[in-house]
Amino acid sequence: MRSTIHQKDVCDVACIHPEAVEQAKKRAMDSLAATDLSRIFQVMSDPTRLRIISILADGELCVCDIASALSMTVSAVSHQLRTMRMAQLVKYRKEGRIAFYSLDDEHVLKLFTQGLDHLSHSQASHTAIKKRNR
Amino acid sequence: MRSTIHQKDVCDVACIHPEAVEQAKKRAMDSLAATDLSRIFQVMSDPTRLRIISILADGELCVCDIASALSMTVSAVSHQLRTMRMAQLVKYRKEGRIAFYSLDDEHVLKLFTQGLDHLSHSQASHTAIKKRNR
DNA sequence: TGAATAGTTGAGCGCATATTCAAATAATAT
DNA sequence: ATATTATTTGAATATGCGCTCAACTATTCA
Repeated sequence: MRSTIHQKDVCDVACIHPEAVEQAKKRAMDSLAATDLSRIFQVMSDPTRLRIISILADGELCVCDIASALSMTVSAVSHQLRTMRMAQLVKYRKEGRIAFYSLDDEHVLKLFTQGLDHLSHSQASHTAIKKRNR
Repeated sequence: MRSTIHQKDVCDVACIHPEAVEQAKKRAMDSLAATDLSRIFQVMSDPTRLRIISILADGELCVCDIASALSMTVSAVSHQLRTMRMAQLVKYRKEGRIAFYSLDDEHVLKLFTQGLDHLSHSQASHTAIKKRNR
């Protein structure tokens, strides 16, 4: 069969290059794994959470100090910290009624740094001529 | 002044440790930079886009082959590719009416891999006892 | 005990966004 | 020219989510 002849797969989706599709299917992440992975990036995809990471990089802080440093509501910060806690991005210890939050592991900072790397790269190539496909 | 005395900053947010807050403010990302960085993670935070990255890792594919491999609508895939194109995650070349998409640079794959690393780590520590702060 | 303080939590609002559907564009084939 | 094919695009719908507000818990202080 020629590769330009159209094929329908079980889910009724036409394709042009059946062999390429077959191989692509093999190496494709399954939806479950992709969803798991997406959650990690999802937690990192909020400006507030990134700013929290940036100020926790050097050590622990209590909730209202974080709120104060970011000029945000304690409630808003607490909601974010809960999200970050569940994603194991931060941990906390309690001292009386004060909760001191800190980063959970260095993996977080690695991702953070790698993200910044990508940022400087894409900005550099963006400020260059590279207008490309709009 | 004692550090347990509450202070209000310009934006009227109480804090407990004024010096810590002062330092935190200095090293905090500004909202603009945080938003820029968040966009990078944001693009990586969708299962469909991650699956597209996973099948483009080995080479280019046309739109309907991608759709076929993922059992998705061509339209849905095209929308995602547009998003990825604007974020400079993918590029494409046209051959007649067929558009072949490929990853734009290795930074994307680096982030992708780092994400997977983080995933295996946090899953490992999750399947361990580490129930921790819920 | 009662008041103040640090933090959490749930409901609700507004906004962003992934997918679907239908229509449009552009290239090829008849 | 007309039809078919590959892809794009805009509108509409549905879902998810960040922040606010108010209420609540827990700890400290008087």
